[in-house]
Amino acid sequence: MTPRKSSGRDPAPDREIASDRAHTNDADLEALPPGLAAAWGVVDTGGRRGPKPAHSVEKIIAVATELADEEGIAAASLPKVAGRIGVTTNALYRYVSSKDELIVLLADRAWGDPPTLPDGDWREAAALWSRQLFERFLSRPWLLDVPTTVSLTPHNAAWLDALITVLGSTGMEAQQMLNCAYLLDSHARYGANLRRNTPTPAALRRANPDQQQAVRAVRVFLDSQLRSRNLNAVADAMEDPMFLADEPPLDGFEFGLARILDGIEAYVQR
Amino acid sequence: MTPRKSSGRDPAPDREIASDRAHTNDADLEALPPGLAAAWGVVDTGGRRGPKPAHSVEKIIAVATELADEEGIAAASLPKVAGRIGVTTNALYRYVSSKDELIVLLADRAWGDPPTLPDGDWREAAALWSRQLFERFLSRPWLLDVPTTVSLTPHNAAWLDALITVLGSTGMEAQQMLNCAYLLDSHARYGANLRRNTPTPAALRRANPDQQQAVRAVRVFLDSQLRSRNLNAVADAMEDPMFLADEPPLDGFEFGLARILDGIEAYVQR
DNA sequence: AACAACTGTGTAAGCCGTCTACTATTTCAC
DNA sequence: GTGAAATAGTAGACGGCTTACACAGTTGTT
Repeated sequence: MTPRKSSGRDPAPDREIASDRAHTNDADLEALPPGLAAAWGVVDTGGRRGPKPAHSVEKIIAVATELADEEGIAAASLPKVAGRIGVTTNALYRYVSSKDELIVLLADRAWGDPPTLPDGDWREAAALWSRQLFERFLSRPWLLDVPTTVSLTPHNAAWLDALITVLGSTGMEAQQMLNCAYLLDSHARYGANLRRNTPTPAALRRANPDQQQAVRAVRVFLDSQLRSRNLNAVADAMEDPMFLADEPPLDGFEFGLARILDGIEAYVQR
Repeated sequence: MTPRKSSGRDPAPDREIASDRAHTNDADLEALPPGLAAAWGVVDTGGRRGPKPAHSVEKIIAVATELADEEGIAAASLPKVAGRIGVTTNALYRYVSSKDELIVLLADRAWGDPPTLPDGDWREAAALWSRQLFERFLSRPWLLDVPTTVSLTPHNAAWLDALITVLGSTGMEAQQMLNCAYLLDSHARYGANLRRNTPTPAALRRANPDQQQAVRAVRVFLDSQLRSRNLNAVADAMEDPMFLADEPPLDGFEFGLARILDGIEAYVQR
């Protein structure tokens, strides 16, 4: 939506003009990790001269999301995005300052809005929050492949805010609430990753034959290797008949979530 | 240590010769994700004709580890590794079949051997296990950047086996023990990632001035952005004086670990 | 001992990715 | 209208992964 910095042609001495902003001083803005300022919508709109942009950052992000949904995060490359939009690769640099920034924006958009949580029971609310996050990671698996170096982006922060607001009723201190949030976030993320790598038999049946064959091959291979190295505890655990059931009676995610919530509850009650 | 497949020159009709192996049949081996077979040491050594290899897979992994330790996972590129060893890039393909395989081997080596766990108290042992893993992630931060697509590699599996063996005394079923292991693994991984992104003030003081400035800039920026969007719960939590203390009295990792272990303990005792 | 088969390495090149000049063109401000 | 500023295109540098080919060195066999 907003064009970026001034063209590379001029010596760019106009930074001072925009520096009388209310936000923070520009020196600090430059030190921010790539994409953070853009994600929060803090970019200099610049003078409105020249031709109108034919496209927008939103459009670019939408196209990149399409590509990521279809073929994974690696498909959201600048040439592919540009090609689908119908411009040359470097034209994207008028809207986005780097690939890293695009990825940050992409990830923030994928988080979407947090669910509205019920007021009364913090435990119920926290469970809902984590489950919804889990589902989101399942529906956008490529989100798990985005390196989590940049800490907080708007949607991200909105999720966190929703949970912490609810956790306020527990009487925990701020630091503890944040730690609990990280616990639940981490668990949702990891559970989704696990599900992606080792799908349930039911999910496998919906997959293509090649994938089915691949998963079976890995299972057989690992079993033989584990046993030949006397790692029998793992091998036995993975041969557990429950794993071979269509839908495991107790999903890994739900099991862990219950443990975490139990642990938090015990802590809250001293 | 072992050269790979036969040269690209010949039509390579000698696959059948090696197929009378005890492991698994070759058709399955081909379907494995890249690097899995190599990580477990299952590769065809091929006929021992031709010149002796001047180097080894171990050497390549060692050099790649050096580079990753120095400048992150991105520095462990084939040209850089080859350059440090003193060969051309493509010579590495005699030892490793792809970049992905190298990464898998690299990650497996970085896990190293699991700690020896005390026998008596499963809770003590599990805590030790998770803390050791946490420390390992801290000392090799680039390990967090390795995509966790391939499930189990030898060192990886050895860690898992050590924990599950100890958890056997809880009387849990196999599936539950695996879920607990994933819980503890996930927590160590996420905690290390968090520590890397938001270092403690004490750690910050040991960093270079640029890094200090960057962290401060992010903090100021985020606070203003969060408040201007009424995400006050998060903003308040991050302004908690405990965060500004040199060493937080209760580290995020230790807090979460205690909750998880409490939750497991409650489950074990029905 | 000599040949053939096989293997490791170098050279060269293809493809894809990010990113930076530079140019032409369009649009707005004065 | 004239000039300044912004957009998009052209061209290209640079680095990454990967393959094809030629050459040289080593081993097994005759």
